[in-house]
Amino acid sequence: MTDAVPPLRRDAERNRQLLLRAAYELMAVNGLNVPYEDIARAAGTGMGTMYRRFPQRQDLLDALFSEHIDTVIQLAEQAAGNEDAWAGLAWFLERQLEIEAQSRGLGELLRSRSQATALVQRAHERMTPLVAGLIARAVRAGQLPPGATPADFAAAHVMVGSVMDASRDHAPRLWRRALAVALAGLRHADLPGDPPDETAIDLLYNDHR
Amino acid sequence: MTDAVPPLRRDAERNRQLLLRAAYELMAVNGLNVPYEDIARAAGTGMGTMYRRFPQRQDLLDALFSEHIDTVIQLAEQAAGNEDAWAGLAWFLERQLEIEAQSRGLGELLRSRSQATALVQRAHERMTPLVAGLIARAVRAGQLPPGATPADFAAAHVMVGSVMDASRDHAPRLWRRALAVALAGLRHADLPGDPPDETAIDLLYNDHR
DNA sequence: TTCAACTTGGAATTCCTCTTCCGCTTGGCT
DNA sequence: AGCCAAGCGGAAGAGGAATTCCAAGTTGAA
Repeated sequence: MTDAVPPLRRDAERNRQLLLRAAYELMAVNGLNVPYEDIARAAGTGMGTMYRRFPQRQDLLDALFSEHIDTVIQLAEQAAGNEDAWAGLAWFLERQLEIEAQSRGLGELLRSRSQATALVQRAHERMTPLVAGLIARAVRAGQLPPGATPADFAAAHVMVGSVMDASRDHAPRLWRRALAVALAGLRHADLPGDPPDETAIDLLYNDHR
Repeated sequence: MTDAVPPLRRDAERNRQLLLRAAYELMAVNGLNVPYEDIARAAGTGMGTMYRRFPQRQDLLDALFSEHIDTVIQLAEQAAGNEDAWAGLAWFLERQLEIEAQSRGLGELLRSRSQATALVQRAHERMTPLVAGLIARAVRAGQLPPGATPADFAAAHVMVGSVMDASRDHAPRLWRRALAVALAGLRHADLPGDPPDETAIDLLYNDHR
């Protein structure tokens, strides 16, 4: 049961590409919440076109970022195959953040500043078990403190991301220091309190604000 | 040259207090950007009252939070007197975050999510030299890696704060794990890249969007 | 008690962005 | 060439918050 989507007319397809390009560039600089009007203007089309092609902002985000998100999922899979669990975790976090460094919008999406699309939702569902496996292995190997959970890893991600967002315009490499701090901290911290349960992850990745 | 502010009429003063109380409570839960109308409604006054008393949101923030900010400055001074530099730093960061945990709005203010008031500006100017001194001492004592700077400390603050904001509603203690990670990370990280200069601090504390 | 100055509540206005709508244009097919 | 569904641009309407304004109500000094 294919959905048999009729292909777009040539002019419509051209405009769609113009809109996607404009949206990508604006979102890379300004984040996901660029006004539709700005995108339309940058693309040289009218608002009508914008809305006909992407009635929901989600539709736009999906079209823009789904391949990047697939890439991140593949990173997680690759990391999960690493024999050295800690090395896999560190590598995965660094790669993911490097991707986010390319685009503010993508970073916001992956850390879901209030834009948890179904796309990202599913990505997290795929990646969390992989990360959880790595963490369990790393704990067993003594590479991480007992009690470390996927939520702590997610927290590290959010933490470095917040520095990236704050410094992106003027010190685009500063986040690497934050990453070094977060990674070293995960290894050496004495984690207080009860280990957070699985729901803590969703919480970190959803709707800050 | 005193400014000889004429005292408010009794009803005006009463309403001022009602507004401050309402604003404090709303901002504790929802952050600094609560609509003026919500505050006025919660206080049981009209918008006119709100605007006559606090024409700029800054005026309101100053009245609400200046004493908290003074408290934080005193924490910094006290920490600077600690003979063990690292202990002073860790203690200061934890205390400051505990205060921020009381109120989302105060946290946003101290980490200046785009609300860098003159008040906070001055507080940072007072605290940064104190923190810088502690860090220099800690580095000399081998408690922090060489190259650690106040900006790295500020980054740790922002990092933990981001976790606090994300988890405040549902896991109000989770930030302590993030703090443990950040502190352990500062001590053990191998900080890459050139040490950030002083301007990096302002950058971290200003206008994350 | 009186009254000028100060306050007040909330309606009106402004500003922005989102979203819809519609008369005109264009691509693709016959 | 001619048709017309698909597509187009941008004006108009809707919604939410910021800010202004003013007729009516209070306060407190004389």
